[in-house]
Amino acid sequence: MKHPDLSQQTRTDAGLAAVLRVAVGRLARRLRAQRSDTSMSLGQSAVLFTLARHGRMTPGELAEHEKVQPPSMTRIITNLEGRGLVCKMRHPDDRRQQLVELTATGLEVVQADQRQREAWLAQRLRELTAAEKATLRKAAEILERLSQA
Amino acid sequence: MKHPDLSQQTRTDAGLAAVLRVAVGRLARRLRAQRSDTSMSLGQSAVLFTLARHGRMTPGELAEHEKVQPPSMTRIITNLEGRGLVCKMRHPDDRRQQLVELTATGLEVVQADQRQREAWLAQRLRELTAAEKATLRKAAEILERLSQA
DNA sequence: CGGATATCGTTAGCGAAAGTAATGAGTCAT
DNA sequence: ATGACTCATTACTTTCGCTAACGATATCCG
Repeated sequence: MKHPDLSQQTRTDAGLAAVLRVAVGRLARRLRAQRSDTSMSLGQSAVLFTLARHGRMTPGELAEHEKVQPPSMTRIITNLEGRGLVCKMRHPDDRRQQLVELTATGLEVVQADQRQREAWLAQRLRELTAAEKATLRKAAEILERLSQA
Repeated sequence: MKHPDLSQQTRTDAGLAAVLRVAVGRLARRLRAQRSDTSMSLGQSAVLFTLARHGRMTPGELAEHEKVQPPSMTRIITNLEGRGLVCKMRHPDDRRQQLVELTATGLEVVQADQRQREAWLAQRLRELTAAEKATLRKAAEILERLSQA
């Protein structure tokens, strides 16, 4: 198996898993290296994105959703709060918990992200065929589900 | 746009880019967190995987392929060499260059990876429909191409 | 030829980001 | 009401990427 064909590899679940893991890791590194706006990390903008989609969430929920440990999420939130992109409030029923919500500024930043931050990836996408983009659309949804499973 | 539909998001290239970026980042974190064998990082096993697919490569080629800078690849190779998974030899024609190749042990490790290290992801894949897996197969190839672009 | 320039890998040093362990505040059950 | 549990945070460590600078080799050109 010195130079196996990629399509051979992906015929088994294990082979597909191997290829997918490498591809996802490599693209993640590439995306990190590629971002033009160095002011925000991938994790930070992912949190803004999630908040825009789901509304108020507790730090713990965010940590679980983004697959990081709570201290990492604390750090991300602290940073975002320092920029005025999110705000925290006490949970009405349980005062141990906090609720994190986008500020108006944060919402603007998310929307600006939608237009600008994905520039590199969006450009690459533009070079794909409609069928390939359709594949990625479906794949994105499946990948979301995988990381939650 | 407080709780926008995912399918809405992905209708534009920018929206798809946003969703894809978040999904890829999250799955990468999940995969890192999930690895049962803590002895090797994602990057390290990706290099073994690449060497298994392509045979001998120079550090520079590996760095470019994995989308890291040469010094990072030097570190990965040094670590793998320390475990006896790869070996280096002088390039026959250009003595500035090195050639990195899997050892027999390294090949075994790659094959064990194929069977074991992807266990978590492979299990998740098993829960998908054949159509979904077909989508991921195609997507994996596209993602590979994206990270090379 | 022979010296300037370019290339390849490595070393050194730094910074970003994630993890673990320990702490403090708040809740809940007995 | 006290003891166990949960949530968030703080403190510390580890991992992993980068840039800059260096030594060895190769290539180009006068």
